[in-house]
Amino acid sequence: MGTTQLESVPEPKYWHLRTVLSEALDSEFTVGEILPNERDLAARFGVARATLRQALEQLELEGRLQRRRGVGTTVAPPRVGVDVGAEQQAWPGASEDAWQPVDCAVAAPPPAVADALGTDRDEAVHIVRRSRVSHGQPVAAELLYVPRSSVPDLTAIDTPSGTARARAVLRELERLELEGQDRAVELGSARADDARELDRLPGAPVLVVTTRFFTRGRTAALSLATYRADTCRLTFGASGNVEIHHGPERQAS
Amino acid sequence: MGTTQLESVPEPKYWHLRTVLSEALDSEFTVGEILPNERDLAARFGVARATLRQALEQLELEGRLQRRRGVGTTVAPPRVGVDVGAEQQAWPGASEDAWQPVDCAVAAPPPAVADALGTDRDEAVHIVRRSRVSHGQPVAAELLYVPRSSVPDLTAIDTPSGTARARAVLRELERLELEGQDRAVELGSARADDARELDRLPGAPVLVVTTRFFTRGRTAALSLATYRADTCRLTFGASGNVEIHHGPERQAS
DNA sequence: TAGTGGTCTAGACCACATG
DNA sequence: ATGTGGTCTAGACCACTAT
Repeated sequence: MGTTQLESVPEPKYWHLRTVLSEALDSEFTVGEILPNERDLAARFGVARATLRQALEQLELEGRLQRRRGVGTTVAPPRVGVDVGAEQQAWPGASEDAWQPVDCAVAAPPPAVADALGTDRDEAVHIVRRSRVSHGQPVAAELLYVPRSSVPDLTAIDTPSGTARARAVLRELERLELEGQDRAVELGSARADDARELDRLPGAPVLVVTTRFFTRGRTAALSLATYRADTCRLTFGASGNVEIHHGPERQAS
Repeated sequence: MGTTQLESVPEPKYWHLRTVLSEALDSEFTVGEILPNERDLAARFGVARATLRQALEQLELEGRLQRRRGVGTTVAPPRVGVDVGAEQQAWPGASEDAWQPVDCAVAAPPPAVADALGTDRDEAVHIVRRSRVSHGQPVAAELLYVPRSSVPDLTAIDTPSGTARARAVLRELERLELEGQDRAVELGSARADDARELDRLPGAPVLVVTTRFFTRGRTAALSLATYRADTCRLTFGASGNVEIHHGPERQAS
């Protein structure tokens, strides 16, 4: 009879909760404001803490919230636009970009990387680590794999390892003629070391940018850059910052 | 010496489990093979089902597993490389690309979109929906926002709505001179409608590609494309398919 | 030490696909 | 009808940060 069709497909609680919280964030909170703790929030909405957490995880994934153990949950600022396309047709490190060399090792890369470079699987290559900072926060960690054959003049083993050698490898790389590059973006989860460097927990969602640098028909270097997916928006095409994506940005207080 | 490494901090169970399962996938399973069900797996590893699920979620996020309700968990094929960069400097729909028009509506866009387009917030625009299929699977859903001023010759309201009008809008768009474009990639979660179209559950991780098309100094159109993050690797720069990723963990220097 | 988010448990029931 | 993954609960304890 009066039985309205009622949700024949009931929305999961955590999803509804996500929507409610999302709207509350738009209308009743300001960036940086701290939310009530999870136990209180769960009680307020009449759900178990695990369910509440499922909703918070969604919002964190979307870059709306930031959670820190021992501190609390805060409203995240809009994602920072990180330019990835401007370096097009330029060697990494050219013209002093946002990357900062950390150190350099010589070791055999993972098999998949060796295959992409066209080196033997047990052939050691230079592995330059760099980190990228934006607005005072670390946003990306990179591993740059450079076959020894790409930087033949760097045979002097007396080059000190560490930051100095990292810079030396980058300098040598710039002397080559860059013929083109190749880029891919995919979702991944931060390994333990990347997570530490990005100030996140292991398994945190990251955007992995794979770049191959070509010269004389071969792959001269390969970069694996790991960006924080929660705080970053990767921008191509020089133009700066557009604020797309969900909507109202009211301020209250 | 401050050898910082101290194993007094135990690795979370789910993270260790993720590693163990990941290695098992590499060595003992083939693509498409079905895993034991979650209850059995949890029992086998001596953990609660929720913990086991946390590990599986990680692996699914990384594109290693595919889980389907009522069916089971299978080993996922490598991510498909979806070309996003080839359309560079081309209007959407030009030269019959992989996109397929679905329908078209005329309505006011979300405020953020209106701002990016430079239209009034309550001004109706054409909203073309398209979907993209690759290897027989839906990989992306797109909303293309086109201000009426960009396609002035399309004033005839008698244009049938639906697929036909979608094609008409795209056709008109191609007549404009494209001056440039602008692209950004970020992580998001699928809204209910996108999720349905992508054959996923609400909240599934997606890569959102925002593209602005410029002509005569203004934004002529804006595309919001939602790609399945679990199955897709977005490729720029024409070159085809490289298989990088997930090898064994690296060794620190 | 107190309070936060992170991990983990052992259940229960639901929605969906398949035979 | 059975078996699968998806959701949800009500606890417990741990790791971390601040005071």
